[in-house]
Amino acid sequence: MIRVDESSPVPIYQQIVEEVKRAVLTGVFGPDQRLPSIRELALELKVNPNTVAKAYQEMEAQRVIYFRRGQGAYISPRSEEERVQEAQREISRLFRQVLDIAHSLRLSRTRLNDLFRQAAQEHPDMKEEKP
Amino acid sequence: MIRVDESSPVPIYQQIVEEVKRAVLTGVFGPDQRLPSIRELALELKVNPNTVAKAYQEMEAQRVIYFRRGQGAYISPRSEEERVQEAQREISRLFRQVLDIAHSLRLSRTRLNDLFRQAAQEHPDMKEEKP
DNA sequence: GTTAGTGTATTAGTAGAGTAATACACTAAA
DNA sequence: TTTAGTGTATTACTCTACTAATACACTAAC
Repeated sequence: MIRVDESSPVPIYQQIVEEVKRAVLTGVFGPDQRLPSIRELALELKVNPNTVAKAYQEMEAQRVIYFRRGQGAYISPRSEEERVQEAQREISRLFRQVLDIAHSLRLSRTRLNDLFRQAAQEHPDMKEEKP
Repeated sequence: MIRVDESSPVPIYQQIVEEVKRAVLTGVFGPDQRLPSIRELALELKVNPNTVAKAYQEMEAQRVIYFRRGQGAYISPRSEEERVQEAQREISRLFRQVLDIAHSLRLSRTRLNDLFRQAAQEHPDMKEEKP
């Protein structure tokens, strides 16, 4: 079930992309599972088919889904390894941002480690901390 | 000296804001130092005064600069403490993003620490690492 | 008070992103 | 071959962000 907030400033097609990707991450959509067709989803969301098509094309470009000609769109069976590698690239990118900021203000590496520990402590799903 | 890339997709007024903030961080602009007036900078950049005004208003809102009526714009003498606190808030935000991703893929805290260490090793200005 | 410098308000033009209306082209299955 | 389902191309409308042209209002210094 894909939902969309019409009043949000976030474009509809992007909302669709995010919803599907989240569903894949959380396991709601499994590998090779069929998605609603462009027309079906457009009807359901009361939106133009081209808007859904744009979302699907975006996801195909990101290899989140693939098309079978004449049939529909399906969840890409990406390996766990691929997903983990991508996540690690994103995480490294965020860490680099952190290090840039830290450097410009001359924060110590120790202080950074403290901040990271604290964020992990406060994170709802990462409370487990080795003593 | 403030520069702007006319051909960039990044709005001119944002480029100005970023340039000034960077100059403040790196110490090129010191506390209570006078900035070029809106008109001066507009002439220099060959841009409309309103564009520069928008950048200056943005920076005033962020308390990066302040105005003296009839005189011009000046760098806010923010305390080192304020700047550090802001940076730490930003860093915490980035860390939370990291933790969200890590959680969705069930990456271990240990793996995260490794990635952080690695990013720090590869960072041009953060090579110092305690053994 | 005049002047030369500040920032600001009003209005308009431009470009791009997003969405829709509509018609088209292809495929699978009967 | 027909049919009912796929995705796609074309075109146009709307909305917003950005920038500019121009005129205004205020302040400091003389």
